[in-house]
Amino acid sequence: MSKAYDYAKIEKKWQDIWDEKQTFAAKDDYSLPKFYGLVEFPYPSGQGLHVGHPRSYTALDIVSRKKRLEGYNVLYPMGWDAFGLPTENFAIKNHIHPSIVTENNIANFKRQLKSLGFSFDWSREINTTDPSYYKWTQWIFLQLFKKGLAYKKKMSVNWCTSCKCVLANEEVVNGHCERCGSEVVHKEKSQWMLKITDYAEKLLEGLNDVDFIDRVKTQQRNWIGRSYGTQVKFTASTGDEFEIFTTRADTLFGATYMVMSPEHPLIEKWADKIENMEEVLAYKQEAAKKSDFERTELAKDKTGVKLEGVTAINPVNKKELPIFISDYVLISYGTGAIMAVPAHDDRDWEFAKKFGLPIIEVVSGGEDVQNAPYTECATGKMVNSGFLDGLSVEEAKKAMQKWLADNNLGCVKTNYKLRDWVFSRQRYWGEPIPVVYCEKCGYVPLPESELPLVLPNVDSYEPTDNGESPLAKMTDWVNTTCPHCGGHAVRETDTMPQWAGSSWYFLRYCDPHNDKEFASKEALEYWCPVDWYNGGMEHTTLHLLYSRFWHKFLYDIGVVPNPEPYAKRTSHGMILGENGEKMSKSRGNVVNPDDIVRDYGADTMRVYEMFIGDFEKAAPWSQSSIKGSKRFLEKVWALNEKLTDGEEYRPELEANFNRTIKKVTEDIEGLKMNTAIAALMSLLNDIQATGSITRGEYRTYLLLLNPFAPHMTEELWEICGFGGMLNEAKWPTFDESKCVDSAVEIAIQVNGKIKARINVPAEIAAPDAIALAKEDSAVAEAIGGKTVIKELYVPKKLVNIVVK
RNA sequence: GCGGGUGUGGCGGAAUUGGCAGACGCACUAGCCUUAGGAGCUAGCGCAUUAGCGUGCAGGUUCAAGUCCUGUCACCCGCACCA
Repeated sequence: MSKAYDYAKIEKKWQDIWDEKQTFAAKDDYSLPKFYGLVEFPYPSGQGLHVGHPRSYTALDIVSRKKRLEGYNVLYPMGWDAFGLPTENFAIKNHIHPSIVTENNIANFKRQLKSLGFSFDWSREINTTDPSYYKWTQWIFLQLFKKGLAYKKKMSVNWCTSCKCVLANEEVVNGHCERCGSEVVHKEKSQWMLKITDYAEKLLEGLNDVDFIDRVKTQQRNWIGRSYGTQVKFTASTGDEFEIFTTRADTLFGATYMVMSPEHPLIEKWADKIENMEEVLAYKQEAAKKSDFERTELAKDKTGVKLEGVTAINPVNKKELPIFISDYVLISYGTGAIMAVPAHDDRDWEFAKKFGLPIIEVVSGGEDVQNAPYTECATGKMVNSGFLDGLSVEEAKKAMQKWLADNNLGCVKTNYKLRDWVFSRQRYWGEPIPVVYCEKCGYVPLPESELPLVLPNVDSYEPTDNGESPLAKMTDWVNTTCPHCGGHAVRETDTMPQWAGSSWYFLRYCDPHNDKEFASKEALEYWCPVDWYNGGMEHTTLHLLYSRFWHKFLYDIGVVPNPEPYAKRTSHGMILGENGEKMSKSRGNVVNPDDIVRDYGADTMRVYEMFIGDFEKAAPWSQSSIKGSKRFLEKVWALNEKLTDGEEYRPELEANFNRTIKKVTEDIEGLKMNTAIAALMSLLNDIQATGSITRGEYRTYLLLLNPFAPHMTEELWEICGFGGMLNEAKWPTFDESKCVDSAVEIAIQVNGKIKARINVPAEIAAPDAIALAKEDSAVAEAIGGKTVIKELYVPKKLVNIVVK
């Protein structure tokens, strides 16, 4: 009597065995070939695991399990990115300490992950809120500080009105907070900044050497936004020199006015020279008041104020140009000032039309520039441009750059859209920034020996309306002595953003219990870089960019062995609700993984999520489709009753097995789990048609299915007595020459239309195949009485006879 | 506006060095079994009465096009006054 497929019992049994035996612990034997697979560690929220998490985790679990069977020493770790606002907010609301909330959430997440049978190495579990972990996050911050890459600056920052906290540029989406969706406004604040802009070029260049999917590379490139241009020196009527940045130095003769950002420092300096200073200041105030959202909304309508009493001189033709201020020129990009060439720039043209400014054509080849700007630069020729006349745009650009350089009026310059990373947050639940402020010595880093600087217990974690961190109220903690002069000093009370701990966590996994270094040199040299990293597209310009930045910095100071942290990056699509919308509580379409595991089992859940569709694309959840995966596994289970002796593949299935091994092996590497499963289903159908399965066939089948459905296959392996545990067996191999059946069905076409199908030997010669094709009655009829012009045989596919 | 991507049955999706479109699964239909169930088994399942027609649409190249070329439409994602 055979056992029924009792998934609940089987899954529990194997999960316990794996735990007890530490089956999936990575070995410290550095002589073995290694594979480091990584998935983004979750934020342990109170809601528990989302069905989206297992999509990523299962995919790399499959890769990891296959790599182990292929003999690799695999590191597939998991941990917790546990600092963050939701935990803090929950703690505030329920009067529980955030560390307790975190602990509870982690326990729940861990239970859920274990219930899905992921082969994580739990002995290397890390937690970003653990002082023994964030000690090293702080240590890295100190290194950045020492190299001048962390600095404090008073500036206009993005302020989330609901989180009561500053945000990095990367965290602002359409003028709203990336996390909570509330409106973002500008606020003048002194903030810690990280100079990621110093790494713009390296972050860009590094992309050429890694295997990231194209859309990730493209998005990062766009975000960094490199542009090659020219910086040109202008002189104002006040005698002050100022610079502008342009990518169109060729159009310098077409400049008819200048625009400065309202925040440009010269505006203040010229306060007594500008005749309409009141109007200018009013405009500046108005611009500052606008939120990011309003600014984008109003982007179409150009506004500005002309400076009365101050003008600029165009260095190429000495023409006097009016100067405007307008918020379409950003203080944070380039030099905060531009020359405006309305004939050849959309924005300048719009502004010129609105303010009735002259439009002078300097590139010919377009329509009348009075009607529309001509921005095309591939074909035009220079006109009205003195020594540039007749040149192409590209030639003119070079000639102008040379002229400017020769006359000491400008230089070539590369600009980036990327801005420095706003690194402080006015919240409690984050890593304390290990710096004190001393009246005498300024900002002084804590000595490394004093790390970790532990987050103190406070009575209230409530964010404050005045924009101060809750830690500021802890006067005992705040008041301290200066490590440099021993005098009075105050601690930094802002904390680090959530992205800090996740910027280097993959390094800690290499050597998670090391209390001397963040990881030993040997461990890093063996395990790095991460061979394959899968994660969400939403992290492309946040976590992925930030962690590459930190890693490149660590490489530059000689503490990590590779310039890039991740050799390969892939990304999964979202799992949507059954209605095709994003899963959310408010839409009521959330699926809880616990329910699926309970009702169908972890193996079914894993197979279903992999079979749901193209891994990279979003896919709607379908409760009824899960049944297909369940039926599939039940059929595989039922085969153990049809077992017959024999270690070989039966001749009629030999090619099929070889093909399937090839397909599954290659599809796993290509993240095409859906077609790998389809191939296994197809093979199963063919096996079922024979009414039995040999031991050798079953053994191979279970190995192929194991990465997808690890519990059930281990159980069947044991039931069948295949020896040892499946996870210790070897991944099956295939013989390319045996992948094709000896006889194949080919299609016969006449003039490209299918007339018949016949079976022929796989290695049949073309003339023989064509002759056989002509014997078919339907084919004979179709070509009867006509002249054959051409006859083709595509091996193993078809014959096409062309007639007239 | 710029950048990236996608359009294939009722649904999720296969198939791209050009070579049998719709693999695999869901749903559906019919039949069997039945302890009556939202279980299992068998068969069918792109459209069309036929010749035929079919991969967003219109052309083109080719013996042969979902796949290549030209044009066009729709939708999704990212960035967004970056000079």
